[in-house]
Amino acid sequence: MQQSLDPLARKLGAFVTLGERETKALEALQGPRTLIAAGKEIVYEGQQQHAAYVVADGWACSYKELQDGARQVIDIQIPGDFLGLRSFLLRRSDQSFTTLTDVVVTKIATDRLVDTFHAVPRLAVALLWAASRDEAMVVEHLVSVGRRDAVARTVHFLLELGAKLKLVGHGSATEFPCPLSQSVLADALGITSIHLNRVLRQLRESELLIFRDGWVTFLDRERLAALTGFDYSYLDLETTALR
Amino acid sequence: MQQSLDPLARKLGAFVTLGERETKALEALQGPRTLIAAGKEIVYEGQQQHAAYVVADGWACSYKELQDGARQVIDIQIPGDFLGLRSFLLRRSDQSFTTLTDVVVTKIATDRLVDTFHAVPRLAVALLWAASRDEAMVVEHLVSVGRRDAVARTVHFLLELGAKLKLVGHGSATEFPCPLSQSVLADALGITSIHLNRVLRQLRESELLIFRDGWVTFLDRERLAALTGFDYSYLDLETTALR
DNA sequence: CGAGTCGTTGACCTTCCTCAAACGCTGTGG
DNA sequence: CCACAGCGTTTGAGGAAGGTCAACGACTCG
Repeated sequence: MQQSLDPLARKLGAFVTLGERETKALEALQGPRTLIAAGKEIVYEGQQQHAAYVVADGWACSYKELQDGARQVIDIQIPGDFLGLRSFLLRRSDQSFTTLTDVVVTKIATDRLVDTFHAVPRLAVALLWAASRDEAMVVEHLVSVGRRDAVARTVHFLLELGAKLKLVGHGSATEFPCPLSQSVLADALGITSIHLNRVLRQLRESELLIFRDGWVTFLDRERLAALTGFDYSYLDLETTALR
Repeated sequence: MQQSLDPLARKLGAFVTLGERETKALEALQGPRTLIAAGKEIVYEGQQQHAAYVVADGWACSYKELQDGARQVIDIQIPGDFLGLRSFLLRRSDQSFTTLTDVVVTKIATDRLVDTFHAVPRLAVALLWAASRDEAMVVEHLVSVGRRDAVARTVHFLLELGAKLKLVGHGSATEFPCPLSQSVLADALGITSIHLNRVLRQLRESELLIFRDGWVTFLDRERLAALTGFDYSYLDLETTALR
């Protein structure tokens, strides 16, 4: 789990110790690195035979758009995250993906996935674990949007994002780089960007956290965690089962 | 895909034709049928080594509770649905499950899951497809709660529930049995039960749908679908790939 | 018969949305 | 070099959707 590993291997390493065999198989599953410029659509909702990718560098997001133009951001993808993997069996993508910064991705050879699962079951378990964790985060996101007010929702989202980033070696306990615009963040939280702006001001003036210039700084983690009842356990990072 | 099949086989049959081999393997994966009374906790959040089940009959739901007592219902499980499967790799369950009616379940032998995947890849694909579809529904639920108003959210949820039920042979195009209380439904929709009650009255008075006495009746499907931009495609039911 | 749950309705209030305007920054073309 | 468009951010004023509190009727179960 050194800094030199690629982010996905680093993330999976938090769950399963990957030997040379697993690392090799993981590399073999991925195509060449490809650069995609910021603001580009990668997969659109309804697209057929869409591909799946791993983000090697940069930020992307998945979202769905309603007919009235409203947008709900489902998830933010950072280095080490899958993009479109969970729906590779569906005939058409159930959501859209766009880059938020310049992004480097590798394509996953989904047709080789089943064979790899046979050959390297340890890797299979690691990949399924990562997919389960991602889904647990979507569930937690649903809880937030359904049952927390705008302040708690915002704080929870940023705490979680910080934890995710730390796992792949970005940011520290008190701050992390965050290239999200307020409108993207608002679309993730299910509030308007105007209201988000007021929430952020309030958080800044209460000396809880600062969201500015592409950085998030936590000023008082204890009060922040208390505000949302934030509990890291669903991130499933505590102990590692398969060493 | 006859009525006589068990609901899970029936559902999977909408995606993959299951031969005798697959059907046998599916049965072998499940333990004996067990009855659980209405209102019982099946798995609680944080439980370790939680089991996974298939609902054979009855209704259940998954939810998370916040420290202030608010509850967000994630998903409703009807016959043929998995219960706790998507997180069997996590060390502790990320959500709670409770029965809404008397329920019959079978336990899934998760320890045999990987072997079964080797032996019967066609079944593996079918199970992963079902899991992907379930997750697509959670995503759509998130979109609803984040970006639709209470009326559209309610209508969308009930249309979707009707479609799901039809797939396992319950209800018709115009009505279906629905043992949900208004407070459970409200907790699923992220609104208060008081407000839901007003929404339901409004829908009834506009002659759009009736929610009463454990039944939902659609009075005008066209207007209902238009109201929410309801699109069945994410349910991935159109054509069948693997015949 | 009494307690408990579910559904229903009213009055009032908070949160968040809508509309509107203005500022700073960046990139682009005259 | 400057003008200007475009985007993201910030702020204010007013309004609407949905929440809170309270009360009551219908029904079920012990």
